Amino acid sequence: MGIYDTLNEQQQEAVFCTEGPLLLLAGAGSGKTRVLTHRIAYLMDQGVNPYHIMAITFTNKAAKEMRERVDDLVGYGAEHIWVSTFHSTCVRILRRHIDKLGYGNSFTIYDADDQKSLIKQICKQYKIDTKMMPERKIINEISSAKDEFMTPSEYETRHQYDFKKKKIAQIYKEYQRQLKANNALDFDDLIFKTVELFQFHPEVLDYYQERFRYIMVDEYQDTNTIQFQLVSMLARKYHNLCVVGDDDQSIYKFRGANVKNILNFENVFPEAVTIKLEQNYRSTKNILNAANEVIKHNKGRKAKKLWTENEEGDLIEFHQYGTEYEEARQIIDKIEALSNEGYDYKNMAILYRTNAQSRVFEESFMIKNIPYRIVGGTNFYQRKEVKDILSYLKVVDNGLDDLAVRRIINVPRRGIGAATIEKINVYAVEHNISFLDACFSADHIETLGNAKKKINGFADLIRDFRRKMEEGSLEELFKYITEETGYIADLKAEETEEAEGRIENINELLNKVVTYEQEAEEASLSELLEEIALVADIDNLEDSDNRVVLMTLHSAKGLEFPYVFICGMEDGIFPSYMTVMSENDDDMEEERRLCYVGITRAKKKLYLSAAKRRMMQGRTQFNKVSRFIDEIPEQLLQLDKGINLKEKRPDKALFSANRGHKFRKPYQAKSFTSTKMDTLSYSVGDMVKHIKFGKGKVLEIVPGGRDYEVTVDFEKVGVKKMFASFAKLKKVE
DNA sequence: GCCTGTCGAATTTTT
DNA sequence: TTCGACAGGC
Repeated sequence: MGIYDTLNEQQQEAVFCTEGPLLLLAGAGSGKTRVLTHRIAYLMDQGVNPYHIMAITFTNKAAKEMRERVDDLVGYGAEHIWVSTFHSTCVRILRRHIDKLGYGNSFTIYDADDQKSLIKQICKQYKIDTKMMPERKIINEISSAKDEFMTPSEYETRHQYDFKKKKIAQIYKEYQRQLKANNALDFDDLIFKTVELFQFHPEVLDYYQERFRYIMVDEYQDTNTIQFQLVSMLARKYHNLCVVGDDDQSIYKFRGANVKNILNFENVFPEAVTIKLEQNYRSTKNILNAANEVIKHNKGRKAKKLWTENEEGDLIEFHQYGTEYEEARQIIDKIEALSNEGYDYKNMAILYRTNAQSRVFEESFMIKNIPYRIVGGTNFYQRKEVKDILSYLKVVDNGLDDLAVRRIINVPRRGIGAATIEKINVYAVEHNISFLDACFSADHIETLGNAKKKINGFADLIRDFRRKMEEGSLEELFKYITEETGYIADLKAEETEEAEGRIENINELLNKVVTYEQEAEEASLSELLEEIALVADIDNLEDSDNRVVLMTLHSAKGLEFPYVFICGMEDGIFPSYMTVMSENDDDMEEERRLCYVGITRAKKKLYLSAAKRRMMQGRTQFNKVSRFIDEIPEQLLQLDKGINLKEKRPDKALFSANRGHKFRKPYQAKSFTSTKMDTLSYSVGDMVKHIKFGKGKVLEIVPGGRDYEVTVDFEKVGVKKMFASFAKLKKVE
């Protein structure tokens, strides 16, 4: 039996349709990744050199998975296929050719924070009141302009009669100027500049057209205008472009994703073949029906209806709890029960609308000692200490990056203040040199006075680091930086838990550097920084990790779990307050698609829940049950006794009854560092400290898999069993 | 130049 | 509730 026999008719059709443009409308759980991987295998069967195949995915995780699955299928040659995200693809191309656009090839990538500081700086410079025009708005506006492939001058021309937008045009122009001066690109630029490169340098485009003769784009509904521009340019020569998407799962409109790309596809490629995949292999009938019923309320969508041969399955549970704490507790109790029935934690996921909702769960997981993992939220790479150290690396790598230099010039404290920095800046601008070069020639800056010595000290430090980079490994450089700057020493001196956590984070960063260096074929500082800039939190989600996963509905796209809990099903939470208030019906449709995505993540059983009363922004709110619950037919739902969906007004009596309930403060999360403990710092008989349970004596340590199960007799709470990597026990004397 | 305290804003989603 | 920005005092 061949590998293609396991596919259904439509899937086969899609796999065998290799020549010419193909639009694959693939519903949730319809096996589109299978189709894509089999299609690649088939192409190779047909004698296509894997070198000519390109697949673009949404996340690095998806890219990695696709490569592995193709590898399993064909057994050889998969490493030659170009599988990556839009952003990584563009970086790879730009690293080779961006000098043609007047940038240096070792450009830096600016993340959202960098963007914000730069914009802020410019606003100050142009005396723009950020109360009238918040930085966020400006950044979004610029970002949308770039999504539409609009240069600053084009933007200006288009909005010349709009006062506010004319201002933004100015900022946009200056922003681009400074980015270039810093030899930096923001996320949008990565795509923008690549398209520009192709536009102005047809010979480069031609090279890549020849290279990528077969192109596949996953999650096509989430591509924006310029991304579509990019792939259509590449495919213009051979027309072998296969895009896979589902308009019902388009949830990134706010980021410029353009569902019209799906409709447009047939306009740009009139000979395009369209194939629909409507059989769902993932969920039970009940889950799928609920999803279909909800999404049916959207008007602007391509007609389709998913069906499945899977069993009916359990009804969908819906519970309305008193408070968000109760909600969390009940969900976790359920998880514990499932675990006791023998289901792995990794089979369960909790999904929510906003990251802030994860807090309450963290605490409950801590108390119950159940391993969990939160995806997203404050990213590891956004932490202050991590950004500081990374900035040192960035400065060593790209001295033109003024932002990075300014960030670290006085971190740790060197007595260099705002006044001095401004003087250096003036000198740099006057002489048209970078900020760092101005530091190097501090002796020539007359206005500096006593600060000269300090600046020279800093300049020497950077020179020293550069020397170190020339002669040693990245690991050595890293350690050298943290030592010579005194960064870690300063933290140690603080002697607080917080500082200790920061040191842990720095060590975690060091781990990543070491891992990178071991795995890279040819390790370089630029490549390391680039990898760091382009990872999403979701990329780090290991399937082997047996933990309950918590994440936003957005992050969950493309994933599946046997047991899914969607919490906060309340109007004002999900759909979000912004959407409920919005005049634009499209916003609610996008929110509904998000709901559809959430529901269709579940394979076996779906739990929905809401709270009658919830703390938000320090205030208690009473929310109605989400309108999306109403949209699910009651016969698909299993409701609590006494609940009446028709009468959804908050129950005041319950509020007073529960008042005075004391809840503990949420545990401050340091959860990102997934400590893979090779050795434990304590052994049987030692006294250890747990963040919540206090002191206790270690009774037993049982190695299991990649972790240890530790039994501790706590003074206050008695005997508890816990996972070592999770509990973060500290030895006490 | 650095530290501290107060005030205001924030919570929609992210490669 | 929590975080960050900013002002004012040392």
